[in-house]
Amino acid sequence: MRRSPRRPLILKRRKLPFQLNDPPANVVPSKEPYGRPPPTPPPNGPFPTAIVFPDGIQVVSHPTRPDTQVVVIPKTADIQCVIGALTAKGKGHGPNGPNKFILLSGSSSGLENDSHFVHLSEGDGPPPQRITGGPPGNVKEEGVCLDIKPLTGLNPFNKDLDCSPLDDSLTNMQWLGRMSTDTEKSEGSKENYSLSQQESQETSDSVVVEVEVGGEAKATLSDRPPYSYMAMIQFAINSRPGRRMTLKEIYNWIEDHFPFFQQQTKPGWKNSIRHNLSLHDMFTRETSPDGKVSYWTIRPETDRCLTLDQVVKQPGYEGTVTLVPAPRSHVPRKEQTGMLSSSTGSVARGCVRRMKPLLPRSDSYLVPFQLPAATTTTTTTTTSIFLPTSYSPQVQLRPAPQRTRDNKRVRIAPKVIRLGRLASKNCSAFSLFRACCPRSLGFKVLRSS
Amino acid sequence: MRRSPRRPLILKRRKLPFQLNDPPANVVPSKEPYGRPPPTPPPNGPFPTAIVFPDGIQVVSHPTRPDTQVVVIPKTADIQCVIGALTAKGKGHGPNGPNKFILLSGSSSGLENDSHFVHLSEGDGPPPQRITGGPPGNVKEEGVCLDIKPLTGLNPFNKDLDCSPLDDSLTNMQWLGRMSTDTEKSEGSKENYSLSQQESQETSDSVVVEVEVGGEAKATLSDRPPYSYMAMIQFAINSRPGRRMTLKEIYNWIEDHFPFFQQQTKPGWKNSIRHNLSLHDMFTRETSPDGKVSYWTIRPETDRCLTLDQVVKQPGYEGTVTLVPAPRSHVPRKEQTGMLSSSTGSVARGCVRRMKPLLPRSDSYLVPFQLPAATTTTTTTTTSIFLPTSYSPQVQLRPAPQRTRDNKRVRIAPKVIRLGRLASKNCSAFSLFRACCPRSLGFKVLRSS
DNA sequence: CTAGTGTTTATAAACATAGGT
DNA sequence: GCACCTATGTTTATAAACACT
Ligand SMILES: [Mg+2]
Ligand SMILES: [Mg+2]
Repeated sequence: MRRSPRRPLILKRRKLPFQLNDPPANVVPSKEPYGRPPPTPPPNGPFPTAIVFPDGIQVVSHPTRPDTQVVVIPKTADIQCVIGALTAKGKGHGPNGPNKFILLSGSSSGLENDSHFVHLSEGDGPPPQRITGGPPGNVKEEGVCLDIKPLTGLNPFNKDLDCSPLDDSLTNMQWLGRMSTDTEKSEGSKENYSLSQQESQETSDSVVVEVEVGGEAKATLSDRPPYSYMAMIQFAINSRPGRRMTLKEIYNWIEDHFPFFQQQTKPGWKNSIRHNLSLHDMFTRETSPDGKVSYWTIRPETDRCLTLDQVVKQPGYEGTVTLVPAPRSHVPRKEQTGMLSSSTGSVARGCVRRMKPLLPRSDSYLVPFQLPAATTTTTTTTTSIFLPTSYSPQVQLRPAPQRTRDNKRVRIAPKVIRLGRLASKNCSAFSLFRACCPRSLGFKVLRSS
Repeated sequence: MRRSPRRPLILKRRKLPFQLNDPPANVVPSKEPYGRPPPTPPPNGPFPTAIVFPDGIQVVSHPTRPDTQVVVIPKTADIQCVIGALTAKGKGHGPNGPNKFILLSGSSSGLENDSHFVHLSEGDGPPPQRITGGPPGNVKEEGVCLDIKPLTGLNPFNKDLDCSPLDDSLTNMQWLGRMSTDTEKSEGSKENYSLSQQESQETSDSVVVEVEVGGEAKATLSDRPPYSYMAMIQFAINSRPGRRMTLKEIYNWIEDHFPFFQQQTKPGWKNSIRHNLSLHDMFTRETSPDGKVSYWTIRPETDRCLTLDQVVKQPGYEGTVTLVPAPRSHVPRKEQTGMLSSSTGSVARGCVRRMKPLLPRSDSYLVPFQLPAATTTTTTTTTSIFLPTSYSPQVQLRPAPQRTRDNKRVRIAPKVIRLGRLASKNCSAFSLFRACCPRSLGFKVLRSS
């Protein structure tokens, strides 16, 4: 384990109590008459003064979207049960009822103001909104926005999208204390994803429960980053104020921030970069007015404003896949199934290629989202629902604009999953869980054994 | 070279004189005062009574689309010059003028009624229309529908699309005399893409000029078909009346029609089939009402109604890429560039894989399209333009509905190419040429040497 | 537990364009 | 002008990881 000689300044975290809205009178934020009590929060929480959520799930209507509800889940809850219950809930509401849920992990030991969202949109859903002007605080919550229903049409949600993920002048703190958003004047703070075990534990309470944050911090400068090419390209492009980059700049940004690629002798990764740029519709090429330069941009409708410093990175991401290089023999496939290790044959076929880490699935990476931001002037009728972990189906709720206690409008970018992904057969609890907590970020499932 | 023991019946071709519409009085369909006269048509044309087009390019307005013109090009014309001229022409018309062109290759020796189109839509363009009810005749023309302009929006063109490529009861003749459209009752006429040299020459006059039809007929039953997986899946699905197939049915259809895949020991090609089904948006999965069966379908907006029997297949498609298996050494890339052969290393890396043929680019396969079909009752103001091969920019034309001499509405599915493909830098004549005549169909460029 | 099915990413490669030597 | 090379861009093939049924 190494430390970067140029570690960015770690700013002190602010403690901001998290409160979605004033609890309605008819909802008792206390212990449920049924259901298992939440396990005792770990005593090492860094925020001893945080407000502890009751054992249950709070469901509030989305401020702007009638079909969406925001669900706050205590970290002690069984997220798979919750997702299963919400799925049934969405179906039970019929075709016109709320069928989209944004999951926020409530804190069991500490409570913070801001929230992390996993925004899973893959280009066919409404875009995320990051409120501009609001100083980003420390992020301590995760959530998922999940669309249980088939996508019927595209919401013209982000006509004037401005997620402005570049806020260079702000002290935009990363979850783990790194800062990597580029500015034109930035002296190229390199990303080193080496973390000590202590650092890992220090932040482990911020992870959604029911997952085990990857174990040892083995990542070094030369380890392959746990991000897909698509993600890294987004990081690169979104690090620039103009949100555009030439191919060469993308190369350089990735090499600068992930030294793994500097060490590659074969230029295959650049081929892959180009391949990804062409393949994915989210990347489009624009030509300068004089036609001399080509810039790669992200289609605004699909831009989740991913930046590296906003992404939760887990140390020890090479612990989930055993990299024992079992030289791939030429036995038929049948004999190869059932191998314990998901080795990807880094020495296979005599090539020096693909010391493959976790395959990041989809582009489900964590994206920060701040609940309080951007004041507006609409009414503040808030409906809050209390849903026990064991799920009681008698929930009553109607769309209503939601405000935080700061009277700031919540703008949430919901996930819209294509019908093919979540329709009936595909809408399993584990799928949703994995969308929330991808392997690429180190989340492991604790088997019941 | 082998012949299929079960060769489909070759029906006799009908001679139907081809005439786009009644020539307007102000347009003289005769020799131009300028431009090179057409070369003498070959005397072996199968249609001696056919009308010979004058030396020039006829441009008529599209019957339904103001921005589209239909261009008939004699086979003796230089298609690259024509495309270049049309490109400039489309740009010269400004943003509101006609900027889409459907290229029809006129016959220099024979003249037929029907036309083949290359429909190049990749999912973002209007869909093709194949008129139902009209008995398909023999196809002898090829064309391309090209969109020079950026795609601004999707035309709701095929709300009730019915290209019905299944017309089993009709004597749907294939260009080369094969018939492979499946019916429920069809006894599984296998596709053998072995053709004698004579057969090849017999049909070679139907190919767009300026290309050399692949030479010897070497393809055997065990050769890999020159179609991409995406194309073959379309062939399969479109062969069924319901336009849907289970995965297993797709496997079987492909194995039945391309025995190459029967002989594969490794199931990698099935992986690729599934990969293509998932990857391409044009394929979507539908579930039966009881939720038991999954059917793969083609999104109607993207269905070009490709069927195998409508596709022009060239013999000897293995002649364009030298398959000399140069065992790939591990020299750095620099040393490998400049190799003469585009060998793909069929023995490389010790695997028995990828005796790769031509890589079919895009999904630019020939699709038949019949000009006369489906009567309607609109006015018949026809504007016809005569454009010499050398291109005179003083063309005057306005959108006007177009009819054939049968007073049947022409419904043409134009190609809409994304901006990224044809904008400025990418809009080269050769690109358009290749879109018209893909390598996968055996078209070779005759160098000027 | 397995096989078939479905989704997504990685990697290599073929081939075209544009620009430089 | 042409031959050749490099960087860039597009598309397909193939293998694989991993989830669901
Ligand atoms: Mg792209
Ligand atoms: Mg698909």
